[in-house]
Amino acid sequence: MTEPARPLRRNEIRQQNETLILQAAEKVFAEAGFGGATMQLIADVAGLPKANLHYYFATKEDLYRQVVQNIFEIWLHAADSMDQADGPVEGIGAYIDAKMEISRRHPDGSKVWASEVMHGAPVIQDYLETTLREWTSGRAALIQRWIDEGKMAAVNPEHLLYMLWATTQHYADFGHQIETLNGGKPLNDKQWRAAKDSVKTMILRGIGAI
Amino acid sequence: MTEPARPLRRNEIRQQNETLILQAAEKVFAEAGFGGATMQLIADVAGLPKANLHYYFATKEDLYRQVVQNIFEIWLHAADSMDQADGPVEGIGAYIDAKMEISRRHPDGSKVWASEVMHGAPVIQDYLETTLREWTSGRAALIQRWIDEGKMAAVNPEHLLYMLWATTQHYADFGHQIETLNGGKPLNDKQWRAAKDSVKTMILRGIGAI
DNA sequence: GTCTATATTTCGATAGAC
DNA sequence: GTCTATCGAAATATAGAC
Repeated sequence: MTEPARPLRRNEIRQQNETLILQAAEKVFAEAGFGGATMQLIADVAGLPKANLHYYFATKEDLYRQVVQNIFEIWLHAADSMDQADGPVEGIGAYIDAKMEISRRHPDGSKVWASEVMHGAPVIQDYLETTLREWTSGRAALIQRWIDEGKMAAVNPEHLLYMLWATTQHYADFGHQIETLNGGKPLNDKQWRAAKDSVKTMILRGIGAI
Repeated sequence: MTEPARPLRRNEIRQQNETLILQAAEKVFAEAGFGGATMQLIADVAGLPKANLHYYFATKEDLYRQVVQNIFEIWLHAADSMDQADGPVEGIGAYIDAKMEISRRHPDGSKVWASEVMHGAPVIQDYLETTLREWTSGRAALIQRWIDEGKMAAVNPEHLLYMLWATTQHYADFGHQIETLNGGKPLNDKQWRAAKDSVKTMILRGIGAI
C-alpha cells in the first residue's frame, strides 16, 4: 500500500526535472550554440541550481547529446505519413506539411540539429551513418518507385530529399532572417499557410507531380 | 626612390597577416561556432602567436565581424547575374549556378553566416535590416515583373527567394550530412553538376518557367 | 534529492622586453 | 611588428553540509 500524503515518487521527480532541464537546454543551445551555452544559463532558465544539472546529467556534453537525440526522434516520425501514401502528391505533400509544422513548433530543436551537423556532427555521427542512412535509402527507393510508375518526373531522389529538408528547415533555422524581412514580426497563421502552400506547390510542380 | 633590399612594406605586412588571420578565423568559426572557437586555435591555424591576433583585431568579436562581413559581400555579388537577365530561366538559372558555386568554394563562409543568423544575428542585425532588406525587395520586384509578363507562374516572390537560398546553401551548411550519405566522400565534379542540374530543373519547373 | 562553496581549468586580453 | 609571460574573468565540474 502506498503512502497517501507523499506528493511525488522518486522517478516522477527525476522525470519532471529531466524534462525541465532538457527544455531549457534546447532553448539555450539553440540561441548560443554548444560552445556559447553555459550550464549556469541553462540552470537559470530551468529555475534550478547549477549543481542540480550535474546531478541529472553528468556533463554538458551528455545533456547536449540528449537534446539532439530528442530532435532526431521527432524528425524521423515526420516521415510516417509519406510511407502510407499512394503517390507523390499525397506522400510528399504530407511530408512537407509535417516538416513545416515541426519548423513552426520546434524551431529550437531544428537549430540545434543544424548546428550539430554544420560543425561536423561530433556527437551524432553514428546516427548519421546508421539510422539516417537507412532512412534515406528507404525513402529514395520509394521515390524511385513513384518515378517508375510514372507518377512523377525522373528526378534524382537524393537531391529531392535534400531540397525537402532544406526548404522546410529553412523556416526554422533562418526564422530570424525571415522575421526581419517580414518587418520584424514572426509569420502569422495566414503567412505560415502561404509559406506551406508555396513550398508544396513549387516542389510538387517541380517534380512533375501536379 | 625606394630602398632595394626591403622585403615588405608595413602595409603589405599588415594586409598579408590580416588575410592570413581571416582565413584561419573563417575555418575555425565554421567548425566550432563563435562560442566554441578560441583565439588560441585560430592563432595556431594561422601559424602566429596568439598575441598577434589581438594586435590586428582588438577583440574576438571584431575578428568575427570581419569574417561575417566578408561572406556577406560574396553573397551580394552572386545576384548580379540575375539582374541582367531577360527572364527567369536565364536569371534564376544563373543565380542558382552562382549560389551553388559559392556553396562549393566557400562552405565555411556559408556556415558562419548560417550560424550567425540562427543565433539571432547578434552582430549583423543592422545588415539584415538595411542591405538585405533592400536587396530582397528589389529582387522580389524583379520576379513579380517576370510574373506579370507571363514568363513564369504566379508564385510568391519572397518564398521563392527563401527556397533559392535554402536549397543552394544546404549543400554547404549540411555538406557534412550529404558527405556522410554519399558514403563518407565529398561530392565529386560529376555529382556537383548533378546537384546543380537537379536544383535548377526542379525549381525552374516548379515556378513554371520551363 | 537539493544547494552553497569551491576546486580546477581555460579563455580573452594585456604588459612589456625585444 | 613580434612574442613570452601573465593577469583576471568565467567556465565546467565537484565536495560536502543539509
